[in-house]
Amino acid sequence: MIINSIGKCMTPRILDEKSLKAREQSIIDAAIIIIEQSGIENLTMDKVVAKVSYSKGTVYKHFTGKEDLLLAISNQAIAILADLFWRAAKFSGCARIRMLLLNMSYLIYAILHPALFKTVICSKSPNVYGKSSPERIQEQEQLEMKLLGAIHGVFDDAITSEKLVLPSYMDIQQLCFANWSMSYGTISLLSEEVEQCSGRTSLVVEKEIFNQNNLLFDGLNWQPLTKDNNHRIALENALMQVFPDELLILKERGRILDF
Amino acid sequence: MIINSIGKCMTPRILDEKSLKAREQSIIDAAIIIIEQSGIENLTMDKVVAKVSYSKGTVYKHFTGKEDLLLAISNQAIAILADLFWRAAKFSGCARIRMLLLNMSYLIYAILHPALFKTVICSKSPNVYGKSSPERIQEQEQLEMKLLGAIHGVFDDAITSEKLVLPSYMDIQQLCFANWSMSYGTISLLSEEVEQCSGRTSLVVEKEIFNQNNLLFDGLNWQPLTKDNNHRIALENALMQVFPDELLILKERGRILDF
DNA sequence: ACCTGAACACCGTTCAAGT
DNA sequence: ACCTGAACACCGTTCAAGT
Repeated sequence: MIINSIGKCMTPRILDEKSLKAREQSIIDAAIIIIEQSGIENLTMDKVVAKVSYSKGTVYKHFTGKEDLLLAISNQAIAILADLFWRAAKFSGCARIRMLLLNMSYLIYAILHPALFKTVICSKSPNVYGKSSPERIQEQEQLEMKLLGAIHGVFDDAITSEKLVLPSYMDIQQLCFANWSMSYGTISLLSEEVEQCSGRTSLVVEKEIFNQNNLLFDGLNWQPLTKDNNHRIALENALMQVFPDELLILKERGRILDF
Repeated sequence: MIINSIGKCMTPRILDEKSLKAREQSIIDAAIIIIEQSGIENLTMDKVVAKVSYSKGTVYKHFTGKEDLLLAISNQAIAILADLFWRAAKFSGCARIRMLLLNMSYLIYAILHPALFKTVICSKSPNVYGKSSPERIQEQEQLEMKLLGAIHGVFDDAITSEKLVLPSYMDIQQLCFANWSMSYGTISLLSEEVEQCSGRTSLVVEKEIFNQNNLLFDGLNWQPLTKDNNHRIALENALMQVFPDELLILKERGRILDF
C-alpha cells in the first residue's frame, strides 16, 4: 500500500490478478445485463462504459474490442453449460437416460439463459470469431472440449456396459457429434419458441428433443429401446434428481417442460 | 419515351416494374460479390454503392437498410436451395433415398454457395430479422414453406408406399422438423469444414450427414433398412442422375463428396 | 417523378494528457 | 503504472437540392 504526502491512500500501482479478474467480470456482467434488456444487436461499448465505474480506456485494456467482449460472454456461457452437462453425465442412471438428460439440460440452459445462448450462437459467426484475441479463442476451444468430454464419457459408459455396440462405420467422436448436432439444430431452429410454451408453430422444443433422441438412439440399437422402457418417466425422475433448482426457476417463470 | 428540347433521350419518368426488378437484382449481385470477396462482416453500404451505377439514395429506395439487403440475399439463397430440394424430391427412386439425396443437396448448396449459406445463417439473428421490411420477412416465410414442402412430400410418399409407418407419438410435421434440424445442425457446426476436404477435426461433413440420416431413418424403421440395402451406391447413382452439373463444379474445385 | 451525394448521427477505437 | 475521455475514423441513414 502506498500512502502519499497528504496521507491519502492511493490505489496500488501494480494491480493484483484477483482485482483485475473482478473488474473484468464486472464489465462482462454489465454487458450481459444490456443484452438481456435490449438484445445483442443493441450492445454498444458506450453503453457498457456507462454501466461500469471505469473508463473506455480501461474497458479496452481488458478486451481487444467489442467482439472480444462477446466471446468472453460466450465463454462464460459455455462454462455454465459444461457444468450442467457434467452433472447430467454423473447421474446414477443407465447411460441412455443420462444422455437424454444431458441433451435436455442443453434446453434448460437455453431457457434459463436466453441472452447467453444467443451470444454463443452469435459468436460462432466469422465476424466475432475473426476479431477476438487468440487467448479468448483458445479458451473457447478448451471449454468446448469439456462439453464434448461429458458426452464422450456417457457414450464410453454405454459401450463398456454393453448397452450400445458401436456401428462398424462410426467411431465415438462421430457419435458425439451426431448427438450434439441434433440438439444444436433443434434448439437453434426453435430458439424463438424456447422461452415460451406455445410459439407460432405447433412444435414444442422439449417434445422434439425427446423424440429425436429416442429415434437416433433406437437407430443405434442402444438398450433399453423405446419399446422396452418408459423413457419419459425415467427422464422425469432424473430431471427432478439432478436439476431440482433449475426446474423450480423454470416453474416460477411459468415454463414447465412438457415432453 | 420522352425526348427533351435538345434531343437527348431522357429516362422515362415512371419506371416499369421489370427494370426496377433488374436494378434491385444488380444491387443484390454486387453485395454478394463483396461478401464472397471479403466476408459478410465487411459488407458496407458504401462498398455496395461504389460497385453499382446508382447512388445511395437509389439503393435505399430498394432496401430499407443494410439488414433488409441481407434478407434479400438470404431469400435468393433459399430459392436456390428450394430448387435443389424439389429436384431431389422428384427423383424416381424410393422415398428413403430421395430424402437422403435431398439432405445431401443441402450440403451441395452449402459448398457451392458458401457466401449465400452464411448470409442465411446470419439473417436468422434478431439483429437482421428485426430491422428488415415486413414484405421481405413474409417472402422468407413463404420460401421456407416451399423448402419444408419438399421434405413433407417425400415423407408423404414414404407413408403412402408403406415403407414408413408414422410413430404413434409423432406427426409428419415433427418428422420434417427432425430431418431438417439434423442436417442444419451438422452443416452449421461443420460450416468451416464444408468447403475443404480436410479440416481441423477428423469429421467429414458428408460422412456425418450420411451416417446420421441412416441412424435416424433406421430408428424410424423406414424401409429399406441400412442392413438390407446399399444406400451408399443408391445415393451415388441418385446424385449423378439429379445433380450432374453441380457435382462437376465441385470436382473442378477439387471437392469430391466422400461419404 | 426520380436521382444525387453532402451532411448528420452513432459507434468502435485510439492515444495524448493527467494522476 | 495506470486511468481518462476527447478526438478520430468509419459507416448507416436521411433529405434538401437538382434534373
